[in-house]
Amino acid sequence: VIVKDAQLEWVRRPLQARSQQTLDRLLDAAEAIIEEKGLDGLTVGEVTRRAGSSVGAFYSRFADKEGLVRVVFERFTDQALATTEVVLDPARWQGVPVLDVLETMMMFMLNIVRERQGLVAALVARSALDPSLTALGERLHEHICMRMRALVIERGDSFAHEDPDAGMQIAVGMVLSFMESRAVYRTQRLPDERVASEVARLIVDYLGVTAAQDLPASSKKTNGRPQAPPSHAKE
Amino acid sequence: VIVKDAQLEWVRRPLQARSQQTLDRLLDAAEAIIEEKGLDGLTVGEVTRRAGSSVGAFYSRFADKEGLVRVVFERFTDQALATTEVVLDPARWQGVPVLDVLETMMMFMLNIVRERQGLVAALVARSALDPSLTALGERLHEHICMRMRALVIERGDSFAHEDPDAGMQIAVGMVLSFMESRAVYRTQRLPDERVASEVARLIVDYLGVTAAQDLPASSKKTNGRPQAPPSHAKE
DNA sequence: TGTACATCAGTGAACGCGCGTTCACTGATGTAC
DNA sequence: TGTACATCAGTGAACGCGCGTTCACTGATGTAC
Repeated sequence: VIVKDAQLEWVRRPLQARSQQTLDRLLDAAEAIIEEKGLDGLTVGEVTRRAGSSVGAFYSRFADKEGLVRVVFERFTDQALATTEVVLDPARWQGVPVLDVLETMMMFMLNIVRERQGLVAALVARSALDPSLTALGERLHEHICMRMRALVIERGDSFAHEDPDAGMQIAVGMVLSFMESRAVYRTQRLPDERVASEVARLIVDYLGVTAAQDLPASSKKTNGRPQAPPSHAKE
Repeated sequence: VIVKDAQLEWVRRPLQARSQQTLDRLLDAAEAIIEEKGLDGLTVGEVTRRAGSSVGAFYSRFADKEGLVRVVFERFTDQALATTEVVLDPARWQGVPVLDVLETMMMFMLNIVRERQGLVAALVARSALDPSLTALGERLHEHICMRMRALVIERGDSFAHEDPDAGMQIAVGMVLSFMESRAVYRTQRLPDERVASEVARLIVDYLGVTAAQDLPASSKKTNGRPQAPPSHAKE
């Protein structure tokens, strides 16, 4: 019997290579089904059928269906977090204007959200009713805030916003929720590239990020559009 | 038999006052249940029980359970749209700085979202799988864009953003999705008032809204914090 | 290296509960003459 | 004003399907000696 407790695991960890593979196949199958038909279309029967497994094997691994959903979501946010770690590494961005860094990051996020629309939408939907799931999103949120702050500071750039932490919370919160909404409402009136550059601009303007190394060469144009001076830049 | 067709109604409209009242009670009950337990907790049995009605009465009104959900959501967005109409009426805002108008509007939206967390979250969740529902959100989105543009123009203010329509689409999209996310993730690290003022500031900065009548009296302070000059304001 | 045993891993038929939907029926309201 | 009839509105027991979960069982892998 698998003990279900907030403190413990949602899945009994496999001990043999064989069962690890079975577990992976179950998770992949579940993710694919969620992507196609949403959480409502997810049945234990179809998961095991697609994974080439059986119901019994499923229940010797998971306490119940909820455990499966849980682990699928955890796996996804773990991946997202790890990738963020890499993308926002200051070492990658030596000498690149902040606006471009943000634009790249936006494109990156937009791609993830496009590839895994269904999963993101399902996670959002489930989070509304299951408060313990919101922790996953919050972890990502805080992580991005932290990384963004570190990135700007390590580059020697500065914020003009008088409360950068609060400002970043707002900005990151808006960006993340905007990404989620693009997963939910698939109609995309503006192309990803355009959205990425506009959102990057919006953040720079709002937080008033001033690039230290850009100050001398102020006539640099990054994307064919005159680069606006950051607001709040009074000093 | 109630014909289900995208072109036709989802509910057989009542002909007598008695059945209109029953219909209202059914919709109210359904909304309350969605608010409490989400769409998964919504059963025809409980709806009719709470409404003091019966299953048979329910099915003589709606083609099926989906029809009920549909009508509940339509009723909600209709209300939201009507209220937006009133709030964004330029006549209300003679001589008030744009920043304050936006801040008030944000507080207003935050209140709606707080009162009807469950319903908003359920609508978002369902929209992810049912494309025909996204039309409801889009209608609201476009309406707000239109009203905001009209508001700024009728007041004689101007945008510095070189493509105000696209900019407004982005800004309104971000604001709406941010509101939705506050409905979904109920943890609110920043108080509503703070969020409202920051978001208002973000929009003004990004779109570069310049208030015509504010130009002479530039030392005006609206909320105890020095009002930043709008970005992109080069002219 | 071989044998015995414990535990891990997997199988799929069967169970049973919940919930959407149907249906035969009763009562209320409107309308024609 | 009264009567007959059609339609609207409502009732709740019964049906049946889908799906989560259980369980008795077989096979695979590791370990002790």
